[in-house]
Amino acid sequence: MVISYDAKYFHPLHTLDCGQIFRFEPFKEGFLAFSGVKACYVHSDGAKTFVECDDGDYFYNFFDLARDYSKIVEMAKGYSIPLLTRSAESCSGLRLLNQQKEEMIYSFIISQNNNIPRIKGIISRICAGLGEKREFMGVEYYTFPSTHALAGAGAEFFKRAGCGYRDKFLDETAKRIDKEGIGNLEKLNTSALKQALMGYKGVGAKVADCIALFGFSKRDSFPVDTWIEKIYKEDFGGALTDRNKICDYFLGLFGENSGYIQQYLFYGKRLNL
DNA sequence: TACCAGGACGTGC
DNA sequence: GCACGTCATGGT
Repeated sequence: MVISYDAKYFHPLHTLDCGQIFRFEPFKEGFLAFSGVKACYVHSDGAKTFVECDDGDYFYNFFDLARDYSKIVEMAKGYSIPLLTRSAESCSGLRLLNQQKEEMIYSFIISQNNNIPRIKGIISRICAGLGEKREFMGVEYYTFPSTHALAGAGAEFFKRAGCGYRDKFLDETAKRIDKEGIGNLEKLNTSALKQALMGYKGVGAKVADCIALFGFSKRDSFPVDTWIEKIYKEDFGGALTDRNKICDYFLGLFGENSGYIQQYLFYGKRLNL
């Protein structure tokens, strides 16, 4: 099936390239995007953006299409913060994704002290090694591995995939989730969820915020990484150095809209807007 | 060569 | 509780 949507508020590149997802690749006029075991083809003609897939309900939710981003953009511009206004205007088609919880946990453990191209390569190799081979629109791809498969792989597998010192974190966390499941994480409010996530090996404050934001749709999260630190100093004139306090500062400023604002700022800064 | 990348852990105080 | 050194890897 094919979903059609106003391109002004759904820009494939901005949505996929802003750092929230690590599994996508150029394809024809747009991109193939992968989530869990599923795949879709997303492309735009400038007026409309199209999503072609086998599971419309899944990707309607995945791309957050029930939400009116014209309001999000106006909300962001309402703060009259130069970088934020430039970002919201230039990236009005950036949408926050609703992704798979466990995929986000493992992906963002890999992301710590790492760069995005390398993160994508590592995740790609892990999928190729432990995922299930499938085909979509004539292209072969691998699903994201189940926790059970990850738990049985052993730390050596992650080491060979290029994870570096994070190999033991992945191994330990996968084994724990394989044993316990993540049902206990459901129904928690954002701060309780963050604390619970930080109980997994390899998950600190920033990684927990990313998992909550992209995996659990907790938009009142504000991940603080090196780029946000730079933005805090250069664009907000801040003097704090503790990342937890910087996080609290932004949460106080943007509240329930923190996640959207954070992505505009992060991506806008990376694009040097 | 030293520094950076969507940081977190373990130790010592 | 807080500061600090350390942790692989690949790119500049």
